[in-house]
Amino acid sequence: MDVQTANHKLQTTKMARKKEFDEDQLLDKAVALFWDKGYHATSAQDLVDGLGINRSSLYNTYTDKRTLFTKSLRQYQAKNTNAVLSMLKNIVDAREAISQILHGVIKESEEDTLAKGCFMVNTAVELSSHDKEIGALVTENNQSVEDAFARTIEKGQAHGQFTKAKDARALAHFVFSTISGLRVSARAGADKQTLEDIVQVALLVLNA
Amino acid sequence: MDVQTANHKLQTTKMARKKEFDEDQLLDKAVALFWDKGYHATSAQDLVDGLGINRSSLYNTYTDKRTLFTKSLRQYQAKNTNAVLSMLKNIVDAREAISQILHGVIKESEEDTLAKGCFMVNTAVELSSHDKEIGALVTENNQSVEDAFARTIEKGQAHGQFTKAKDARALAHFVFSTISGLRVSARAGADKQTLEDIVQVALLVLNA
DNA sequence: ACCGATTTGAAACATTCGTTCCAAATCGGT
DNA sequence: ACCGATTTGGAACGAATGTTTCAAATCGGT
Repeated sequence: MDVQTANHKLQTTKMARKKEFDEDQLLDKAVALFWDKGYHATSAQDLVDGLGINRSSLYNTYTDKRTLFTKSLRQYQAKNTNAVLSMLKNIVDAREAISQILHGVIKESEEDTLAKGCFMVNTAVELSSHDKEIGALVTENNQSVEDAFARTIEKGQAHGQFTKAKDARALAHFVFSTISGLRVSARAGADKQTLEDIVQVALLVLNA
Repeated sequence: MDVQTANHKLQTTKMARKKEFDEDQLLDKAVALFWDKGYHATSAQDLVDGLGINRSSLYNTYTDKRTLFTKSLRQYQAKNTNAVLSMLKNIVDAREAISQILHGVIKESEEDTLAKGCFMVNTAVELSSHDKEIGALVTENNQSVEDAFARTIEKGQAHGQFTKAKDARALAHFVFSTISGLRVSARAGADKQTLEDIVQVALLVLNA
């Protein structure tokens, strides 16, 4: 019986020693580490040091490094991606929604002194082409974000806010790509004005 | 006296054994390896196998893995980046030039069965934020490409081909970011239509 | 044909890698 | 207070990492 099933199941048998850490909180730390240095450059020792737990606890809880990485990816998706999705769903003004998302990326990049970019983008570049499972995870994440963009853009087109020169799906591909480009530029060390330029030009094309 | 100075200098003293490989040709192989798997995931053993030379020859010629990587980056820049620069310089029609560059990225991605994306983009994401020297190399490369874009776009604006809603520098930032986005999408496994969508929408905004 | 210079091959280097092992510690249930 | 279950600490694992070493091989110049 592995760890997570043990945790989720009602304890009928004898209880054992308690874990001395919060798994979810620890996952956040793992996300930060992998996000910053990527998969290959983050060693097991880095994880032990960064998470502040013992090697045994790490492997006992997360099986191995790769599993911890995929769980970190899912954690990132659950928090960051879903935040974007619900934002797109809740903002009524479509143009305002897209604009806020793009400017949100800039704001994140400003606050991000480590120039971490986007965990999903970084992972796509580092692992997608060589790790099928992780590639699928990234694709699934991208798909859901793109779908949300497409729905928002459709709304915008219906209200005459966005150009109808291209269909919503094509525009969604474009917006998503623009974000990837922003994130790469940010990770490469671009200044704020450069990022602003990119966003403003991208927003130009969306307008009818 | 290190290897490259020895090679570039006229041989006044006694000659020694010949190298059994072409350094430049070997660098191309190194580019392919690092391009495909990145720096950290490419081991010294991968290099020995992939280049088909002995460990000693490798270290004797290229000092160490990191130096070989930076030389590979420069090799890539010398071939791919300069090809783009001369293309921008030679094509008279500015809009045609930008369009060809963007569609060239798509064509590359199609032929690229390994989904390698762009070596510079991959390196920017993997190493720029943690390796100052490599980061500077990437920045310098980006700068030269962006400058060329800006000059071409200025020409296009002067001929009424491109929008004057934003200055050439801003549009250049945008075009460059679009290419990064394309490359990330390609590396993440996007299909041709998706890439076409991105390019077409991006070209829309440039038009006056 | 010999010499000095350099490259080559193969083994070996120390270090780090990710992972496992096991005894000691600590928990809940009886 | 004891038992069974589980976590913890720390040492240890074999394999792989990047790199070095050194004798043998091979070159050009004399």
